[in-house]
Amino acid sequence: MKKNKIIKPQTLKGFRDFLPEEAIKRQYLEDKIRRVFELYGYDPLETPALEYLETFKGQIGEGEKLFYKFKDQGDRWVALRYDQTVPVCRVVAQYPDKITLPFKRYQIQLTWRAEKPQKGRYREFFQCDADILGVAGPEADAEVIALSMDIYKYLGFKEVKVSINDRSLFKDIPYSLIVSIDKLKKFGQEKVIKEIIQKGFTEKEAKKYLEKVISLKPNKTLKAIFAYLKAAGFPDSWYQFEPTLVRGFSYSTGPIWEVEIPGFKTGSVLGGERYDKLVGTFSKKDIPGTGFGLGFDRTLEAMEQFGLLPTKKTNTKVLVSIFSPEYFEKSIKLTLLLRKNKINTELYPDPEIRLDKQLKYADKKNIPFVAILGPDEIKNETITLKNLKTSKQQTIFQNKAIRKLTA
RNA sequence: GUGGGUGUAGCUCAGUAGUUAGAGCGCCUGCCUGUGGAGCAGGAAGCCGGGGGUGCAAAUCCCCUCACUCACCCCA
Repeated sequence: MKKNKIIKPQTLKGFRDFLPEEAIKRQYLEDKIRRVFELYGYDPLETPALEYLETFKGQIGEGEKLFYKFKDQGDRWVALRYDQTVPVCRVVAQYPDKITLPFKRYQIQLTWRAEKPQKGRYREFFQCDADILGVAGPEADAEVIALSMDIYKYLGFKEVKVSINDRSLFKDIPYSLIVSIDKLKKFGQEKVIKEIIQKGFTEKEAKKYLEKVISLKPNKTLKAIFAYLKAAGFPDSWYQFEPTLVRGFSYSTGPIWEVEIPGFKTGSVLGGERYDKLVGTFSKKDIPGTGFGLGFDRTLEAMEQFGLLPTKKTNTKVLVSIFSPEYFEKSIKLTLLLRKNKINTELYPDPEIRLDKQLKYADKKNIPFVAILGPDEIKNETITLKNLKTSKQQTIFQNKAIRKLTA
């Protein structure tokens, strides 16, 4: 038969499919992160993929040209979720009767940005946020910074490096310079001075501002944060004051921090800041907030690099093969029994396929065990359990097989 | 938004104007009528990204276009 037209199978630029082997890794990481969030007493929050465009507009600053925005069928301007900080602020302003402050929530959802994709950067990506709203003091910042470090500790990294600064130290420095200063570590003084001059400052002014930034000292807020981290038992080498860290978000108002993993080159894996005025854009009342966004994909890449991810291709433990159509029913019965014992069990879905093909299938899928039920086994009320890794097999009673598979 | 690279089999790629376009891996069949991986034998699979131009002749040269990708900007 001839088909007229084949639709080209393709994904949009910057959007990805995750085949089982990769999806298993992603879910492993997501479960771990969720676990640490809950360990710290944070509850989940979910918000819609689409928001009114005006919810995001004017909040982000620099990045707004990257909104995925369009008119919906009702002629409303809408935007895909660009981050998770703005939505949580909207939620806190929208449900004052239902939300008890301080509000500690985590959020693991997709976000979309219409950037040109490249390595480690996509148009659709997972972000894992944790925030505290309703606490103005540095203890809240310290807690989410501690959480930032504990996640990576729990994931198995031997060491992280957190750079911490405070935006309020930059009161006397024009915003346009802040963006340039952020590049100091990457490009060095000379280039940054050049860039500042291009923005209309004299060389003298540029040098003056740079010196000022480099000689900044931790303020009271930062000292309180460092005291908290010390008390919480984190090694000194894991965190440090970094006067040149600024971050580009226009809503930053206080402490800011970034987490890097020594040896991982793609860049920072987590970034956080305080945003005391953001809820106020949705409400007459200002509610302070602080928290971070964890880059899921970068964290995953780092874990891959350090060998911290599971490598299995399937979650299935055993394939129940079918000896021939007349024994199909026996195989069904065995499958049910194994599943009842909480063993992930696949029954081969075609009774006509020869046994060698079924074994080949299990091998390709990396299923660790195959159960074989032929005339001999049925006569003796046993099953043959083959371990595909060791290639050894045993003909044993069912309950012994269950014990082996549960072990 | 700016700049570079690449588009040939399902995948990774070779092939710079001259018969019918190749390799490795993967896939299918058999050797093997109660057993996967290895080996051997065979097989299927390509409008050489698309359009136009030059030539007797184009996967190969020229122009346009599209797609993907990397870097910059910015970010996670």
